[in-house]
Formats: sequence, structure tokens, C-alpha cells
Amino acid sequence: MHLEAAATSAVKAGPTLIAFPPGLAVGPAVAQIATPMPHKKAAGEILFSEGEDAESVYEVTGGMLRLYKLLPDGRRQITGFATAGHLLGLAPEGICVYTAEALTEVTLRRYKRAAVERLIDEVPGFARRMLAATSQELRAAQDQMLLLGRKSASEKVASFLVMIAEQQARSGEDELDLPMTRSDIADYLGLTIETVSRTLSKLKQAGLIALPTAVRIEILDRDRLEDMAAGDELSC
Amino acid sequence: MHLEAAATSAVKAGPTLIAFPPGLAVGPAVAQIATPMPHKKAAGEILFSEGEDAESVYEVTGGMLRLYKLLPDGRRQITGFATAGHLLGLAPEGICVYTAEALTEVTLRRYKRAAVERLIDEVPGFARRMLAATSQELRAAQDQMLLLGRKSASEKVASFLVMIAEQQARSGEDELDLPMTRSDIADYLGLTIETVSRTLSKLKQAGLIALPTAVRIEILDRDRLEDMAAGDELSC
DNA sequence: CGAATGGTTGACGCTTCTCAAACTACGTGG
DNA sequence: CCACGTAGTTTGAGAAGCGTCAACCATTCG
Repeated sequence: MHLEAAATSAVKAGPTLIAFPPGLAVGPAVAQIATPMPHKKAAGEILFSEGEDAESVYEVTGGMLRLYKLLPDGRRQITGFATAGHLLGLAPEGICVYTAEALTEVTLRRYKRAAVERLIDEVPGFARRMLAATSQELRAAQDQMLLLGRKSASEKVASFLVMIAEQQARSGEDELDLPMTRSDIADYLGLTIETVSRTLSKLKQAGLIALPTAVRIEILDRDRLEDMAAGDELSC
Repeated sequence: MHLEAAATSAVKAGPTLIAFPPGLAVGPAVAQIATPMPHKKAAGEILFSEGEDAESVYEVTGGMLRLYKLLPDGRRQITGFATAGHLLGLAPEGICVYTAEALTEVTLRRYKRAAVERLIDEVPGFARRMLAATSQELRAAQDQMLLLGRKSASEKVASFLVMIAEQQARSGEDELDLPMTRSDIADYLGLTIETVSRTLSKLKQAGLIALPTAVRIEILDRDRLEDMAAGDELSC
């Protein structure tokens, strides 16, 4: 019942999380096997931490989380932002490989991991759908590797803006709300806060975007931004 | 028959490819449904290219390939190295998302993609195994994101050496053969050839490794190398 | 109003990149 | 067998992009 809803929601939102591609339905058997527990987390709360036992699988129904890994000295790499429709905590070895932290208030449905595993084994086609979703995440992760390893700061920020724009493609609006801070963007792109801020200022000066407020971004020249994101020189 | 062999081979080798975790067996139905075509590629040959239709799925049985994505101006990010046991070309949308190129001579088994898809649908447990393998790759991809976004050159090279060492863990040998060039290593770690070379020289000077020849590396202090790879300061 | 959090901007420095030259290994052909 | 060419590697000098440190500004909240 609930997982079906997720199955029809949008895909993309960055790498490292499981999302159900659109057009997939799970089937009526689901709710009987895996009964969801409604959940809510306030901004800043941690859903689960890297290294913990993964006892539950969470389905995001609202809000946004950041998913990240840490180095011993505190350096952080955000591997993705999870939004409605994403499934978190499906670690195959039963251990969380990243931390999930609420960025806004977040609503979730919690499933017992064992129940989801049973679904995978027993509901025909369910494993296949999970496989498709996971493959999609893997593809996104590979794009992110290209970004982190080979793109300049301008190209990274442009890529980020294009990604957010695609995600918030509701109506024809070219105004974006950023739920995350500069620090989150920096840790997602492998940059520092200052470089993100400076790069946004440069894009603003170049007339590609406008910044009414810090968390609000208007895209003025989508085409050039996409060219820049793709690495088509003219990076500035 | 053949896929079972793969199912019992080692996992790790870097992100972005599908490998069968050890201890998984596919079952005797496989060979009947998806008959493999033996294949061979010489070093330098391209198996498939980014953007192409993914018509076949390849199972690597010997040798090594590099998997990479390109930016329009030629910048390259290697997302992983594929070795025996890895499955390539399982793009869910039917389009290759990276290029696979033989690094050494490579032996492969080719399956029709449609046949593998049928396997996924019809052989109980097969989709589940593919899901486990793909999740494992996703985990590795996340590790690589942390490396690319937040590790220093020394930490990157140390991580690479530890990875290769784990992969070539045959016997107690601490001598490694590198099938790839400095250029490949650089494009895997998000560095340049020169930085890789200089970093290896520094590690040699620090007594952590020895370099009998360019393609041969002896690990002298595994512990410190692993500390460095994990980001435990003392980076040098 | 003042503190706190987050964002912007500037000056400076360091890590890594770029450009260039020299060295090594290896295979080919004279 | 050795000169030569080629591809790959190493090393150096200099440049640049991004990080670090620091000050200042904006917004929110008690």
C-alpha cells in the first residue's frame, strides 16, 4: 500500500540512495508483509549513523536528509540528498555505510529490515524493482565521481544547480529553494564553503543566476548553466 | 554453469561494476536460459562505449578492464577496474553509462541482455543476488566519492595501493603488479600523472613502499599505509 | 538589543596542476 | 648487437586554483 505510492514517485535526486523509478508498482501483498511505522524527525536529528547495525529500512515521504561519510578527522563527504520516495538503510551486510541526518523536518515510514528482506525473497518482481532502483543510484554515483574527480569548482556548482533545478521541476518555475546550507553544498561537491560562495557570486556576476536571498536561487540562463555543468569549456 | 563460477569468486576491486559476492550460487537453470558466448579482447580494445545501446552483458573471466566516463574536452574519470568475476553492461535503461576498455588481454563470456533479464525475472533468487552485488558496488562507489572529494593526494594513493593489495591477496606476497599505467591511476584518483608519480616517490622515500620497477610495488609498511588511506593524519 | 548562526569577501599560502626536460624500458630494424 | 624510436615514468620549475584564516555582513531568535 505505502511502498506502491513510493513506486510511482520521481527518481532523481543525487546518488547513494535507493529511489523507486516511476512507473513501478509493488503490488497489494506488500502492506501485509511489511507493516510500516510512521515516523518523524526534526531538522538536525540523525536517523542512523555509519557503522551502526541497519535494523530498519526507511522510506522518505517528506522533507530532505543529507547522507554522508566521515573521515576520522571530521572531513565530510555528502554522498547524496534524500527526498520523498527514497529508501534508506538497505545495507546488504546489515551495517549502515553512511549517516543519514535530517536537513529539514522529515516524515518517514519505517519497516523492519527482515520484513523487507522477506519481501525481496517472496514477492515476485520486488527484487527486480529494487535492482533497477539500485542500478539507477549506481549510475548517479558514477556521475558524481566524474564531478568530484574531474570538474572545476564552477562546473561543480553549475552541475549542482542543474540537479536541484531538475529536482524542483514543479511547474515552469526557475526559482529554486535550497534546503541545505553552503556547508552541505561544499561537502557534496568536494569544495569549501568559501569556494561555493565565491563561485555563486561569479555566476551571479556573469548573469547566469540571481540570488534574491541566500537560500533562494533564480536561474537566468539555463542553457549556459547546463553547458558549464557538462564541462563544455567557457567555464569562467 | 558459468555464472555459478563467477558467483563464488572474489568481490572487491573498486566501484561501478557488478561483481558476485562470494558464496552465492546461481543454480543449474542458468546455462539453459542464457548461453554464454566466449570472447576475447586484446589490450586497448574497447568492449563498449558510453552512450551505446547495451545489447550484451559481459562476465569477465580473466584480465582487467578500465571503466570510465569522459567530459567533452577529454577529461577522464575512471570509475573502476573490472577483473575476473565482474559483470559489465547491466544498464537498466539499456544504454551504457561508461566505456569499458581492455587494459590487458581480457577473456569474457557474453550473454544477450534479454536473456539475463529473463533470468532475473524467472530464476528465483537471481534478482536478489544481483541486488546484493549491485548494492555492494554502490557501497564501493560511495567510498570512492569520499576519496575523490575529501582525501589528499597521499591519502588517495595510499588508498589505491591498499585496494590493489587486497585484490592481489594471493598468498602472503606483499609485492604487487600494476596492470595499469600512471595515467590510469591518476584518472582513477582524480589526480595527474605527475602527482601520482611524485606521491609514489614520497612514499618510497618514507620507507612505506619499494618500487623495483615502475609496474611493480612492494609494500613495506602495510599498517602505516592503511592508516594513511583511512585519513589518520601523519599524511607526510 | 545582543547573541548566534550562516553567508560573503579579502589576503595569503599551499597543494596540486601545467609545462618542460631528462630518464628508463622495450621493441624494431639496420 | 647496438642505434634508434616510442611509450611510459620521473623530476624540476613555475603557475594557478582552491583552501585557510580572518574580518565583516545579514538574518533570526530569544
